[in-house]
Order: sequence, then C-alpha cells, then structure tokens
Amino acid sequence: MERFIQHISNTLSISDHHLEMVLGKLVEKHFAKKEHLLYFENYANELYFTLKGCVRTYVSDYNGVEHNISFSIENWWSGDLQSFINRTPAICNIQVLEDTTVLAINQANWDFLIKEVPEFVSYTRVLFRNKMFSQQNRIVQNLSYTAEERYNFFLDEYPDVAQRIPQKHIASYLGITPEFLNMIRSKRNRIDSTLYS
Amino acid sequence: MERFIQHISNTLSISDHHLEMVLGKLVEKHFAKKEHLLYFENYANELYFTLKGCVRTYVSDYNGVEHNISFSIENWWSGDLQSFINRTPAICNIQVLEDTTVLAINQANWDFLIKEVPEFVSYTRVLFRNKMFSQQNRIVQNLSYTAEERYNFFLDEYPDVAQRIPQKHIASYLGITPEFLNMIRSKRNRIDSTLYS
DNA sequence: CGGTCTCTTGACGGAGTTCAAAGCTAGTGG
DNA sequence: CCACTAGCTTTGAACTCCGTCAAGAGACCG
Repeated sequence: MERFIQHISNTLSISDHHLEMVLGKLVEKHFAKKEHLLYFENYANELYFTLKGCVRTYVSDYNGVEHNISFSIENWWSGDLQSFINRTPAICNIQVLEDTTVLAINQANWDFLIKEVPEFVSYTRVLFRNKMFSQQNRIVQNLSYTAEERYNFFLDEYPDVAQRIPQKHIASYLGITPEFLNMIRSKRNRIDSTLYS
Repeated sequence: MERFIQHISNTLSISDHHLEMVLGKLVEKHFAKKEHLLYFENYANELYFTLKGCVRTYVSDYNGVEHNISFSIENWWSGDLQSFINRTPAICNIQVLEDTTVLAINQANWDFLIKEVPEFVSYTRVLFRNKMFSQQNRIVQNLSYTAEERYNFFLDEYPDVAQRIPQKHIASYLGITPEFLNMIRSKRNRIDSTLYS
C-alpha cells in the first residue's frame, strides 16, 4: 500500500482526503505463481496494480499459440482495459509469473473514484496516455526493426523485467520463437566473449 | 464543418453553447496532394480532423524506409499526439495523399476547450480510449497473424481506406514490401477466378 | 507524348520457423 | 536430502515466409 501512495504522489499532487478515498477502494490480493487473474472471454471486473511480483497479459491465437502483450512488475497496472471499460468479454488472459501481491480495483469503485476524485481522473488520463504512447512506439518498433534490434530495445527499456522472466516469454513478447531468441542470445555471447580475448 | 457537428453529436450530447465554443476553435485548412502537415522533429502545434480527403501518418527508420502508422479519411483525427501533448519534437511525419480539407486545432485552443468544455474532455477521452484499443488490437494482430491474414483484416476493417490509397502504402502499413503484398493479391485473384470457372 | 510513379513478375537470399533431441534447472514428493 | 519429473534452454537441419534486386508493363500527370 505504501508503494502505491509513493507511486501516485510521484505522478501528481493529491489531497490527503482524496488519497484516503482512493486507498479505501483498493483491495490487496495475493496470487500464487501461475494463477490466473483473468481468463479469455470472462468479464474483467478488476484492474490490478502490482505491489510485489510479476504479471503477464497474453492472448491465444487460433492455433493455441500464446502471445504476450505486456508484463507488469512493481508499480505497473495490468488488466484488460477494453473488457473492463466497455463491459465486453475479455480478449486477454492475465496470469501471475511469480507469487504476487496486487491492489485490485473493481468497476463500481473505479466509477466512484472517477466521479468523486478529480485527481483520480487526471491520474488515469496520464496512465492511459502513456500506455497509448508506448503502444504506438511498439507498433513503430515492430514495423521498423529486426527481432535482434527489438530484443536489444527490450533489454534497454525493461532490464528489470528481462532479468526475472523466462526467455520464452520474452520471445513471445517480441513475436519470435524461443529457439530464434536463443540464437540471437548465443550470437551476443559469442561477440561479448571475443571482446575479452 | 457540418460533418464535424454530425460526428461529435453522434459521439455524445453537447449543449449548443458548448458546441459553438468548440467550433469557434477549429480552423478549416486546405492541403494539396502530397503536402506535409508535419515533418519529423518539428513540433506538432495542431491536430487535424479530416473533412474531406486522406491523410497518412508515417515514420522513417534509420535506413530511410517509411512505415505507415495510420491513415485518416473523413471523420478521423490525425496528428502526432505525443508531440502535441508533451511538447516534444515529432517522431511522425504527416502527409496528405489527396487534396484534403481538415479542421485544425492548435494547442492553445485545445487547452482552452479542455478547461472550459466538459463535453470536450469526455469526447477526447473516448477518442483516446478507442485509439488505445485499436492500437492494442493491432499489436495483437502483428504478433498473431501472417501478412496475408493481416491484409484480409485490413480489407475487412478499412474497406473505404483500402480502395483509395496506393498499394505500396497498404504494404507499408502491414509491415511488408509492395512486392510481397502483390504476391498475396495475385494469389487471391487466382483463387477468386477459379471460383467462377 | 514523354517522364515519373506505381504495379507486376521472377530469381535469389536471408530472417525467422518447425521439428526433434538432448542437456539443464527447479520444484516436488518421498 | 536425494531422486524424479516437468518445464526451460540449447543446438542443429530442413523448411517457409518474406525481402532484395532488377527489369518490364501500365497508369497518371504536365
């Protein structure tokens, strides 16, 4: 909880009273490694702020192949926004990759905060905006760069994520197979080691 | 102008007085085919609502290859949001593919409307949200489907765009070369014609 | 008409996939 | 605390999808 207070205070200034209102609507929940927070075609009733642990959001294609859309570690939100906001069946699955603690907010509480707490409106506007920008950047990257370049960008941008999740999930996020990611990595290692010889 | 009134009224209900305020901040502008509305690294001072014509937003990669991010025909907004909102140099180029009429709004007017017209806040929230959703869907599609499938989706989703822009721009949007898109198309045609024989 | 831009076609090359097998690692139960 | 298993990583060969290059054919301007 302390972590979330820190986080929202860093984003914008909020009155103590309003902060209390927000905190009152968040519920701490625990999930064991591999548990699902949401399954495809269910309704997303909650969004989640990660306090400790790691969450992945993914879709399954018509061949049953999973594609990771995003990861959220500490201080990041996750959830199927499209389902949550439009009240439509989820297109995403959401799963925990480690034992994880989140703050959950349900739709009723969300709507309440949007109505009653102007800072919450600003806060979510910033969140959505940043999400939109990062999504556009990802689209551009997918169009402009090779898998190897995208992998390097990923390591630069999310070093703390890259260190704690299995390679196969990174591959899936990048849109390549684990085997090919491995080829990229072993090529990097060969080059790296020649730097020391 | 009539077209924009229609459009915003379809999205939400807005008081006549507030609608007048919005309209008063929009400036009609004309661009000849191939003209640029924005160049990379300039500052995006305006966003554009297309009244008539067709606008493409694209980036150039480090090899000078252009990648189309989006097209906007009648009733769609275009502009480099990231540059416009954060006051940072543009990462996109924006160009007109036909003789085009737009409604332009600059930053001062935008800020004014956000402050003074609550319906405008709601309107832009819906716009951004939908943009976010469509971007996420595009990311998912790029991860999950082959070029051929993506082309079929594009034809289904944007038939009116597909009909009026050059093939090479569609190829660029899909992340493939014009040559390969042509291969897909000629394969379709071969199959289509066998249906009649 | 002449020139530029776009579309088409084909041969070749490279990036990334598939499949299969083996080696690792980590969790689990006894 | 060890043994076992399941899942992850590594490797390699064959293959596919898609890119590159080059050259010709239309199509759209002035």
